[in-house]
Amino acid sequence: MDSKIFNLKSKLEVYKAMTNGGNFADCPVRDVIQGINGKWSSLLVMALAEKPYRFGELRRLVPDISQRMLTQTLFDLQRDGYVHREVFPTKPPSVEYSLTDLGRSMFLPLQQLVQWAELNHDAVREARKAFDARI
Amino acid sequence: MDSKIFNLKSKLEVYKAMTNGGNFADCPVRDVIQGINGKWSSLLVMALAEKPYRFGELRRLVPDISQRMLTQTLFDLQRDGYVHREVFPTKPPSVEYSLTDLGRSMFLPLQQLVQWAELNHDAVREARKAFDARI
DNA sequence: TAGCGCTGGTCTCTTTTTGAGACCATCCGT
DNA sequence: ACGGATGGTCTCAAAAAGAGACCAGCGCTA
Repeated sequence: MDSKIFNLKSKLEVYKAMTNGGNFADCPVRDVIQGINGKWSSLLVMALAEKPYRFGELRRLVPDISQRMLTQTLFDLQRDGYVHREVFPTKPPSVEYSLTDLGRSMFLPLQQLVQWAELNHDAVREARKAFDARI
Repeated sequence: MDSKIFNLKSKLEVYKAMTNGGNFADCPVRDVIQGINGKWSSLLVMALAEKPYRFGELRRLVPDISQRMLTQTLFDLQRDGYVHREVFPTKPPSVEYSLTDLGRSMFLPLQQLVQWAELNHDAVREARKAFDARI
């Protein structure tokens, strides 16, 4: 019925989806978008899309994330079903994080957003420079 | 060279784009993603994709945004070149917000993310319920 | 056997971001 | 003269994020 790429909805339909047809208090789509909207969520998903990583590896891979936010973002991603967390009984115990099927299914749309950003970041920087000059 | 939908990059390439090949301090892609990652940014872009709106219309359209955040989010979107702001010399003056070409070009990738969210929000809610039950 | 580093975290404190709501000047219609 | 509509700004409280200390358990090595 819905192939992933073609058969796209109209602008109005998409907006309705994001507003739950007017019921703002409980809109599942915005709720889900919020979850992957966090500062670190998408970055970690993209990292784990390549291969599973351990906690310390992720910390070294993304040096500007605090340990606190890494813990919490991974926890949230796990709660939403995007990430699987497995503890191995080594000494000291090591913990491996990997994407679930649900998490993997997010890769494609996320990738398109990243590619858009890659194609357009020059335009954005130009716009900012021009805007700041007028202020 | 890069058609929008096909010819996608590998997972590793996408991750490299998000990390600027290791230079985390100044990664344009993450910078741009951050900009549209805000709590209200994508929602407003999707609303304006349908048609231009005035400030008050947007406020009524998205009742759970505070006036302060509406002002600020629109300001940021304008600064990044996604939104055009035009003041009409009516009394009192009215202000119309519309998407620029750059803003419109964001619609497609954003739409795919929204559709993904629409298709998968059930799975996410299930995952959360299951996870919370174990805690 | 005393220190040291590695594992994956938690706890506390400070700074930043967001939200709620009052306030504002101006004009219009009545 | 007054209420409503325009698009904001200002202040203060709450929530989220960042920085960095701390922790237990084990292995290694001096």
